Amino acid sequence: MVEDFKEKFREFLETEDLKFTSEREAILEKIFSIHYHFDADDLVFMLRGGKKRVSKATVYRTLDLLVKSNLIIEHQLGDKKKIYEHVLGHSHHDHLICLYCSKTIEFDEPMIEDFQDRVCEKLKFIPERHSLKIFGKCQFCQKKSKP
Amino acid sequence: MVEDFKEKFREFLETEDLKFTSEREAILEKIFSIHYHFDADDLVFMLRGGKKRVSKATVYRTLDLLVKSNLIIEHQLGDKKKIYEHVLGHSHHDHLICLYCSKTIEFDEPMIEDFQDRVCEKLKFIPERHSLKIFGKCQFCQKKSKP
DNA sequence: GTATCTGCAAATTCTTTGCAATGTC
DNA sequence: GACATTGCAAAGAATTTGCAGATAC
Repeated sequence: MVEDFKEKFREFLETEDLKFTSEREAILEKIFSIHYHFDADDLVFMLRGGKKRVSKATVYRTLDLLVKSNLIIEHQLGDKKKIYEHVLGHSHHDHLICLYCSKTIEFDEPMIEDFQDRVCEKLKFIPERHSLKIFGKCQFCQKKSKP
Repeated sequence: MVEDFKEKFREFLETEDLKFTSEREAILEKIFSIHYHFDADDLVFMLRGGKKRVSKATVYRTLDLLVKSNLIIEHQLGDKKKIYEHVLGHSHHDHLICLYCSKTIEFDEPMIEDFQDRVCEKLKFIPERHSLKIFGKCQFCQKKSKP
C-alpha cells in the first residue's frame, strides 16, 4: 500500500530529474503512517528516533515535493502553520474549526462541487480546487459553556 | 458615513476600557478610504505622509481591535500575510484566487449559507462564519495560455 | 493622576536559503 | 564522477512583545 505511493514518488522524482534519497523515503513512510493531519514540526519530531535522522530543512524541502507530486495536500488552517495530510483513502473534504478549542473536524459534502462549478461558470473561472473552512463552536465547547 | 464607523469604534473601545487615540482614528479613517483589501504593510505605507505618523506595531495592534469590533474582516488568502477589508457596503463574500497571476475575485453566493447550516446541523456544530476559497485559472490567464 | 498607548528595537514563529560535505544514479 | 541533496546555521518574512516615555480621560 505505502509501496504504491513510494513508487509514485519515485516516478515523480524521475520525471523531474531528482533523486530518491533515504531521507525522502523515511519522510514518505512516516507520513503514510500518520492518519491525521500534521505540520512540519510534528513530522520532524516524529522522525526522531526513526531509522533515519532527518533535518528540519529537508523536511520542508520534501514536503514541497510531495505537494507537487500530489501525494499530500497542504492546508492553511490556522494563522501561521501550514498543515498537511496524505491522500491515501481520503477523498476531498473540508474542515470545521472550533474557535474555542481549535479542534478541527473533517467533513465531506459532495454538493460543494456543484456549487463551485456553478459559481465559476458564472464568472468564467476554471476551478482546480477549493478550501472551505467553517469556524464556530464544536459540540464539546457547547457543552462546556452551558451552565 | 465614516463618522458612523468612528462612533462605533469609539463605543467598542469604551466598553473595553480602551482609549480613542489619534493614531487609532487615523488608521480607521485610512481604512475606510480604501475600497479593496489590504495588508498591514500596505496600511503602514499609506499612512506615511498622512496627518499622523503611525508605527507598524500600532497598526498591527489596531487591526486586531478593529477585527474584534467587527468593523473590518480578516482573511488568510495567500500563504503568509493576512489581508483585511472594511465592512462598509460589503456583504459577506468569498474569493476566487487565480493560481497563475494571484489575482483575487470576490463573489457573493447566498446559497452557501444554507449549505453551511446543513452541514453544521448534521455535525452538531454551531457555525459563526466561514471562508471559501476557490483556486483556479482566471479569465485573463485562460486567454494568455491559449495559442 | 493613573492606566492605557505609542514607538522602538528586539524577540518570536514558521519557513527558506547559502554553502561545504555527502550521497545517488 | 557529476550533480542533486543534506545539515547546519544564518537569513527572511510577518507578526508580537517588553519597556520607557507620551497621552487620553
